[in-house]
Amino acid sequence: MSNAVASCEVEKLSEIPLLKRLSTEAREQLLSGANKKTVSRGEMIFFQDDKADAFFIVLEGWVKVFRATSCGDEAVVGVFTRGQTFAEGAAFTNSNYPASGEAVTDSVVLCIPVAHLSRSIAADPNIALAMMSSLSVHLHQLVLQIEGLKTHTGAQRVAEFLLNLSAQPAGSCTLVLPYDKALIAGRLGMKPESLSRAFQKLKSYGVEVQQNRAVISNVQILRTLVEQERTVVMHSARA
Amino acid sequence: MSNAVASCEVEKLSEIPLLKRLSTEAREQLLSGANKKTVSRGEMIFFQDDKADAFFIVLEGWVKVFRATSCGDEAVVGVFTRGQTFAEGAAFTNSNYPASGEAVTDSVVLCIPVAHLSRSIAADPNIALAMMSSLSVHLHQLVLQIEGLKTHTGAQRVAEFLLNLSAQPAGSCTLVLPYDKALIAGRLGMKPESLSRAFQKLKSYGVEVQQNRAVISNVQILRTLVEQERTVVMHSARA
DNA sequence: GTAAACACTTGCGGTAGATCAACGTCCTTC
DNA sequence: GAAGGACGTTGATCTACCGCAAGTGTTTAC
Repeated sequence: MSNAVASCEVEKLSEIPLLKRLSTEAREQLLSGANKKTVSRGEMIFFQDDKADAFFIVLEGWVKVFRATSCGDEAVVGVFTRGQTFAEGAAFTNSNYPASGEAVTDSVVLCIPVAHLSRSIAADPNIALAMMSSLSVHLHQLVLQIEGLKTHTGAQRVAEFLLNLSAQPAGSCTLVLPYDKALIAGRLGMKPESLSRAFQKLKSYGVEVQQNRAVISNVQILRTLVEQERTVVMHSARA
Repeated sequence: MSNAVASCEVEKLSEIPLLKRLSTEAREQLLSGANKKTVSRGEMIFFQDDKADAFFIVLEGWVKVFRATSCGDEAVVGVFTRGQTFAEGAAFTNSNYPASGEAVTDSVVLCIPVAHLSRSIAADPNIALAMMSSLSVHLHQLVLQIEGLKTHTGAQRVAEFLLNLSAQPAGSCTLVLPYDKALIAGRLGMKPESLSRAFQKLKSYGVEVQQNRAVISNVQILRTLVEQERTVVMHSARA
């Protein structure tokens, strides 16, 4: 299901990071060629190895981007929600998508064709600067993800994930896991069983998980776990 | 040690991917604000958390980009050589470098200040397109790296690394390891000891390593290893 | 020439995490 | 209400990989 963006909506979209720094004219220019797509949970948005002819902005819901290997194994590269862009990288390679995109909840995404993007940049080069900023953010996130995979244990990565969700400097907090545990596991580079066991370990750091609710009794205690080096963790996290 | 780029050199630099698609004028504009830096093996080029005020192009030698954790552990994010750009991502975030850069051999790098880049883009928006393309390539490489870490064993990642070096569809070949084994290990997310053992396993796939020379007796055999799924490898690679 | 430093390998023991299977708890569906 | 499925947990077992330590061969320093 596809639709043009109603002009009355353009203003609301100015909250989106990619569009925030643009002038009203540039924003309207870019959005004039965009399609709104409504996708159901489980529906594919684009396929790995297909010609990359568009990039996307999530308006509603959650989307995962992943690479599938020849034999069914998959590596989650990113999970995106409201206001975030994805697949912008592919839009400039003039080649194929390096990964696939799938809605993990019923979602609404804005689809911006590459051809239109090129026209928009020609019309207003500031759009290029906004895109670069957005690309840089993703680059940075991937760098962090690689660091995490290489130097943190599973439990540490889960702790990091929870801390990012809480976005709170200290004290206790309750938060809702944004998507199901199998996807969280994938996002963090582990199996669901390992995630479950990681949650067990986090109990001794004051984390209680029930269904999709997590309660952190003290954010700072949890942060000490993340900041410990790997070897220390191996010896202390026996609880 | 820093120097302006001699105008006679500008033309030679047109081989570099980032600059290849630019007009002569744009290339000269961009390079007019660049400094050539000569750095010795082990010398730092930029530091994690420092203000990101420049990005770089390698003219000669090898450079590694890595993140250091609080306790000396490090994660190699990329290793770059002649013609490749690095730290361009940081140039658009208007913040700090997310990683550090260090010369792993005596090297020459071109340093392009962010302020100058902004001016150049204003003068010729095509420069922005070239930068985006370059960012996208790095994004793609990081995606591949994450996939590798999540779904491949150490031996598979080593095989992949060798195959990339050979860039040959079939048959046998001899190649020279471009930098020392400790760095290769870091680049592939493993310890030097594990790399050494991975090379042992690859012997049964026709790979012989002596010092910094590797001989692959049949590229296709090695490729079958990379393409096997993880579980299959676990049972077959007992040799 | 000797020693010290370095790069790499090998053996051993240990841990994190994967796999496979069983089981419990919610759902939906008829 | 029974049957089935999606989701998650738990247990047992096994493998990949790490950390340490000892050993080799090569390069560098004096």
